[in-house]
Amino acid sequence: APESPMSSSESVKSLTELVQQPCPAIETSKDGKPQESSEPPVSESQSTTPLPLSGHSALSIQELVAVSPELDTYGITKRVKEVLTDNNLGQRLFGETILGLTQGSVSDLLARPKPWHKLSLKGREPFVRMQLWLNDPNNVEKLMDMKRMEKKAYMKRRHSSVSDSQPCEPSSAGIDYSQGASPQPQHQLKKPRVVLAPEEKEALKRAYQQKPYPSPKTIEELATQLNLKTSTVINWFHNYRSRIRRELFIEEIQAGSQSQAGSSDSPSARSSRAVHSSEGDSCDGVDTEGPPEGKQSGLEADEYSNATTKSQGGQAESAFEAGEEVPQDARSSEKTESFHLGMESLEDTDDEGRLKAPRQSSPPGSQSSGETLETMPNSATEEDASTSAASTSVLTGESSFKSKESSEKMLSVPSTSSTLAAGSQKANSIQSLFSFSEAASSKNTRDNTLRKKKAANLNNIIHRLEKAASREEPVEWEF
DNA sequence: TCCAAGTCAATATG
DNA sequence: CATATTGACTTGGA
Repeated sequence: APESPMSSSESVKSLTELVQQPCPAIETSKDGKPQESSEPPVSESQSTTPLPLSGHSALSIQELVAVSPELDTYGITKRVKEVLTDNNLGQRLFGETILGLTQGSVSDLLARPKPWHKLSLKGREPFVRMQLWLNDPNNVEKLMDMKRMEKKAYMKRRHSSVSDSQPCEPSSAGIDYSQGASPQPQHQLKKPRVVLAPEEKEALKRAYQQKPYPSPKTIEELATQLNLKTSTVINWFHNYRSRIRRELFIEEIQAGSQSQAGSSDSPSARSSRAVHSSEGDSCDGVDTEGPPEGKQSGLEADEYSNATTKSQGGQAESAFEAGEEVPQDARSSEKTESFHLGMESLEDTDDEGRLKAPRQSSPPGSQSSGETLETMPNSATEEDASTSAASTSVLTGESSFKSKESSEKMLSVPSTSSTLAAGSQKANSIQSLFSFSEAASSKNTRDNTLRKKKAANLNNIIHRLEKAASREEPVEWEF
């Protein structure tokens, strides 16, 4: 089924139904039950539009998306997760038959839904589909059927397999390379899939903190120093930026919806991602690197930020020493901005013993110089942010975070205001803006993580602002 | 061209 | 087995 078989049977319930989104009332929910928002009360009394025939007739999902009112993405994913788990339905099945997405994408979507107003038309599609599915009284049943069918087919296959053995790829002799431990037999045409070593990720993160938008030259340097392909570095930055951004959205949502309420656990806690670590500072004044992070979840981690938003002209940029092993360079005619990617000297400290560095890869050439790039213990990166208020000096572990609010405002501004709403409530975006700032007001939140992330993201924002500096839409961001 | 947003798909993890 | 993570690719906009 290369292409979406998409049922689409009743794709078009009365539009109204879709619209009947629970509207995330502020309801502070009472005790345990996490706000059960309206389960499909099936209020579709006179849902005319019988329209049993899927016959393209109605609107395509895309059209539905276009006229859809604001949906509570967080609430939707929450309910979907409940329904799926309650009925033992997997993401794969759900994704392939209902959303037309792969398992990984579904997982991601369910775990980190972006707020509606930050989604593009395309990005909203899955949510509209989910809402539609939730509204369908037979949703579970249908999926169950699919599951059964799939299993049946699977059984059949096995049965017929009778000794068939895999008639496909074997190709090269009956290589029974038993264990060789070398997953090499692959067609050399198959790309190995790059896997960045933890050290490499660390180095990249550090680079990001200094410059979220590295220049081509910087990228080249990083690639060289880390012994990675340029494209890999580029991709990494794209991905990292976008994922960091998403993390922020998540926290935005969570903070807004359930601003600390019933104390008692709250079932949804299981999805707690960003561990609210509690600043381990205390005595040691030295900010220094965070611990090698034993496991740390996800990407979030320590990010400080230092602007350095290319203030062009200024030649005071960070001219760090690159490790000694950076031979090249020096011929750079222009201002060379080399980085120094330090890595924790993993020596003392606890840290886990395993320090696997599958530095394999390395295409044909392969002269992987193992762990060459270690580092010299360089102190904290000095260099302060020259940009306006974004001066979060790493040195002063604290730094009054006044820039906070401004960053937040800016954050929500650049969004693409979905003006295509049919005319009904159009001010929704404003509402979200409010809730956001409100939630954020919980200053003193020792949530160091969040703070760092926001700080790190400032660069990102600044960059975009600068870019769009001059002519920008009517939006007026007042600082 | 660069960027962001969505995804895929391989592979980690549980 | 299922779910989570993540480098790379695809689209669409300037």
